[in-house]
Amino acid sequence: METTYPVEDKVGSMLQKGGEHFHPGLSVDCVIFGFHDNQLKVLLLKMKHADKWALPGGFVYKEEDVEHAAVRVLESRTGLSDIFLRQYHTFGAPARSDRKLNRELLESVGMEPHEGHWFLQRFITVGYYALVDFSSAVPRPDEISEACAWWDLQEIPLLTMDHNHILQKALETLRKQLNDQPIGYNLLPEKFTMPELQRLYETILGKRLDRRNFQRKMLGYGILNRLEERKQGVAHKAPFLYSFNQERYGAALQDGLQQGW
Amino acid sequence: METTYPVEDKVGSMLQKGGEHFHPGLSVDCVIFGFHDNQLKVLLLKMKHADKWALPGGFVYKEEDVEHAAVRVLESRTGLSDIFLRQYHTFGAPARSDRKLNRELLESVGMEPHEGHWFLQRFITVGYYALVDFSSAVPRPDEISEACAWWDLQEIPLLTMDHNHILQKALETLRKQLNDQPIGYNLLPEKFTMPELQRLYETILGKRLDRRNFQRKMLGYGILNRLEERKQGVAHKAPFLYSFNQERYGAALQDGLQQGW
DNA sequence: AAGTCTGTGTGTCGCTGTAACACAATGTAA
DNA sequence: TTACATTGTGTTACAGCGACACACAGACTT
Repeated sequence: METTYPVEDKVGSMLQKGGEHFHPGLSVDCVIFGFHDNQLKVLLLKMKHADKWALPGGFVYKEEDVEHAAVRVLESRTGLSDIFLRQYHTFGAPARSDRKLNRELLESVGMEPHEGHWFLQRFITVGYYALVDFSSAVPRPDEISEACAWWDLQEIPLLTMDHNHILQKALETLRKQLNDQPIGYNLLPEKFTMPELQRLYETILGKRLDRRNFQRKMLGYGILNRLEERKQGVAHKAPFLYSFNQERYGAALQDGLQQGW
Repeated sequence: METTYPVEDKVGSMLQKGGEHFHPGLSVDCVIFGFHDNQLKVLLLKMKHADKWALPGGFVYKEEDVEHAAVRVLESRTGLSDIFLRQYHTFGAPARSDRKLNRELLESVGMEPHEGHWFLQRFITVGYYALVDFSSAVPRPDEISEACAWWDLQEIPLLTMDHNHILQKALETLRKQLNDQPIGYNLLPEKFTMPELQRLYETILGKRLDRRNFQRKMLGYGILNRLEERKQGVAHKAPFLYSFNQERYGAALQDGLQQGW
């Protein structure tokens, strides 16, 4: 975990008035991926009223597009707009809702949760994953959290409810879609080196790739611009910097790049 | 369209009591694929109170797993159990709900739809696609339909609401997952010939494949058992019959077969 | 009964993409 | 200046695939 920000408490009013404004029994959860220090990171929230971490999520307004709700979550947790976002699965098991936890949360903000309170019913959640540039994101907690931080994928703790499962499924989807989606473009900064791009692929796939074949294959796609500059201050031969050729990238993704690493 | 069955009208009670029993604002829709006469088919319902066809769908009980609701729909429309079923997308645009249509439906069964009636609110729907053996399925309409029939994929009419879109997305998903899912096993009968399997692939992919390369590739997977018998009564050399080796099939699908036709 | 027709089973050949590895180039540190 | 680590590029062997040739089997024609 890296950076955290405090935020004011508005949880009471949201939980109280939620029933009027939100689509009942529906939420969105976002698995926000970033890449830093050659590691794949996920943005998590530390809940105020339970000693557990959780995925960023939110509720859907009554006349709001579900995807728009995910965009709201994303923007408010990272400060970024125009984020790469994909819906990947909807989690609809009745047992996934933890009424006990939610009841405690209500009580902890001084509410007396009557039976049938909107927050105590069973929730279906729509899962989205997002790819963001780690260095431009500014993690920010929501109303019911005390911290918001990047976690290394290797060190994810036990999360609340079924959030470990939701995260796991997001990762599987990411791996499958690695060649169909502009993943590098969204997770890396404007300029990057070939080794950096390779680390990204290796981290997502969880296996090592041959340096030389990787380079050839990537360049073969014709979606990268080699820049004039080279990386500075490295204790060895300085690698070239590249940027994505967005036009060609988009065209190539029409068909999907190629398959099979 | 092929076979149709009538069914008794219980729509009134369902629409009346629905609010008590169902998870609010949530439905499932199923794109049920079958394969017959070298054509990919989809099971559609003719609505009673509108001159349009629709995808089979239903509502989710308050403590029911969403997937279970899809299974219910599937079983009651086809008479089959143990159906191959995959969730593929959740449709959450506010504009997708057609309040006007639903109001008319309520009025047509003699109900006076008050504002805020559960059936008039906005619905999110979870899309599933299913693969069934055409010859064993027995299409049966639901309470709000007067007919249930297989439609050729090439001849799909204008459907209600956003159902054309939902169907289109299912087809795209099916194409993408052709090599990751046991598609042949579910859409074909127990015994089948290589040309039949090839027609199935060609129909799903929407393009022709080379007969000889297809055969070699398929056999190369090692997931087919060549039977002793051959197809009878054909006006040319009789092709072998095959069955799926479920054990090997399952193992091969762990990694995904191969990619790219 | 022989020939024709249609569709199936198997083989071959060239191309492409991939994996595995060799070697030269470059910049920092000793 | 030398050693070292890492990058850029080349080579080679192999597997998979697309395109095609040819032989085979059953039914139909004449």
